[in-house]
Amino acid sequence: MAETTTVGDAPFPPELFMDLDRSSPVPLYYQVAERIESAITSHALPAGSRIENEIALSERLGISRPTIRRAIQEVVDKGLLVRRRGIGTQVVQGQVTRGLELTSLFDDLIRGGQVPTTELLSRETLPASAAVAEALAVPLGSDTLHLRRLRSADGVPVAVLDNVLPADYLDLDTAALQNYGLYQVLRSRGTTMRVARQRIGARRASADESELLELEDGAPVLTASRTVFDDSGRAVELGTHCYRPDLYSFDVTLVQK
Amino acid sequence: MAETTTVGDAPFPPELFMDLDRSSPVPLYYQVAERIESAITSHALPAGSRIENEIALSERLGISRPTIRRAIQEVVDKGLLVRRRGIGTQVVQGQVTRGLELTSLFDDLIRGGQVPTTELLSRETLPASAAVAEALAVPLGSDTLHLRRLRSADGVPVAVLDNVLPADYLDLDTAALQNYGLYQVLRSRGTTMRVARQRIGARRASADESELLELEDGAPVLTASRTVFDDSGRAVELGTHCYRPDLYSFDVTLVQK
DNA sequence: AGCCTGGATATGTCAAGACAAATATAGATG
DNA sequence: CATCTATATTTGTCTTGACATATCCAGGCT
Repeated sequence: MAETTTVGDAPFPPELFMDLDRSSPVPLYYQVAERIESAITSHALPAGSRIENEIALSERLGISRPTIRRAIQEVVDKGLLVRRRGIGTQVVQGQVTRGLELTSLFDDLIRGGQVPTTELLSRETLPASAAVAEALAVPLGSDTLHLRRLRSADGVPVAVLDNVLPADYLDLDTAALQNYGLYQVLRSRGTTMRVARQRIGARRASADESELLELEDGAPVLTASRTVFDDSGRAVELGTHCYRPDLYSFDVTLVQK
Repeated sequence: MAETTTVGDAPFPPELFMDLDRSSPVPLYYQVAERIESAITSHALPAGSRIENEIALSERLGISRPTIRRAIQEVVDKGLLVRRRGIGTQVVQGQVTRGLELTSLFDDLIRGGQVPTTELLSRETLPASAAVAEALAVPLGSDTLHLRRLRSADGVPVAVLDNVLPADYLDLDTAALQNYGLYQVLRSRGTTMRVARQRIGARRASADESELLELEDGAPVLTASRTVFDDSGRAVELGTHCYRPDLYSFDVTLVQK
């Protein structure tokens, strides 16, 4: 009775999978996942509707079931689909917001259509404190690069970014740091960042911060402290950031497993 | 040269997989993932070390390679392992912090060894505003249940929780809401929550909030507004929460895919 | 009408095998 | 000595096949 909002089956538009390319370096499961996702965000598959089952899709596309399953799972992990055994796979209601990926503020701003600029406030080489040595897994007292930057969007200050990097990065290009995001600079050095652990909180802005961010004294700021690890598991960066809460927030999508 | 912190191979302790149970309802891949994870958190596999490769593990345990792969992938998704083709799989450095799962503040506090209590400040049935109707995907003006609760840990107020639920939940048990978390109450009604989308930010506490949370006027609070969907994709709850930032923060682990 | 049962449906788990692609290492070549 | 090349290693992708399990629905029984 109260189930009246349920929507019936919605087959995929037949043309959706016409351009799958088996010879492409892009994996098949990824190509399929992309098309399912775009069918949802374009509302070709309405919210609440049930999608074609795995077996049928697999046969219709001439792709094995494990590959189809993997494609669907990608979309489930993004929070756009839900699956129930014996029932099927349905489209989640609600607006789609981009999930929190391993991106930097710099990337986020660009994606939002804004123009990010960076002012390098300070750059020092300092011995690792106990806390830093612990977080970066480097010897106590070893050289570390400390950066302090002010990030603005369309000329308005958005965040104060403090970063500490291990000795491998003492020679980072100062000019590049003014023009690109830290993550872009690290990537261009061949570092591939794989895992980030971060804690998000709030506190009053310090005197420094409120001046830089053009806030009143003691105004609230959103904070994030993150440690980033590369593809061999080594700590690459320790970031302590504070954001103007009226200009920035974090979007997170969680999926129950 | 700068690679001196790399640690060599670390075989799994042979006894680690002795008690795998193929007849258990717990999936094999999950049993294996659990044991790998505990080997990491117990430091039996030191940070930076390389684990046994898939083929060897698969043969040694008499389990197919896809199943082993899935087990390892589970641990990778938690941010404890990183993989590189041609290289192997290595343990990520740094402390392990529990990731952000689809849990409630109530569950979080219990896990932290604290005693959560809930005071039901108000409970009203109100017609859905435009914003609520949009977020919950219910008709404009339809009945919705509005809750306002004060959550404390060990007697100290931690958060003010505002929740809006669709008409299906108008008859929620008031007594249960005083003694259990909202999510526990929903689960006991047979609702299984699958996806949550939330935005985390910061702002000044309102007069109400600062009084309830025993803060000064205008003190900063950490805010989260989330929409939760059940296993059929329907919106279950719209939450607007504000936390005392000295007592609570969000931990998030991100993995680059 | 109410309850049980069996079949249909769809996802969940597991296996065995094949080939592709990225990386490191050791050896051959200039 | 430096550089290129072949090879071994390891993860990434894809296929075919099988059975288990949860759910819904229709039919038959009480």
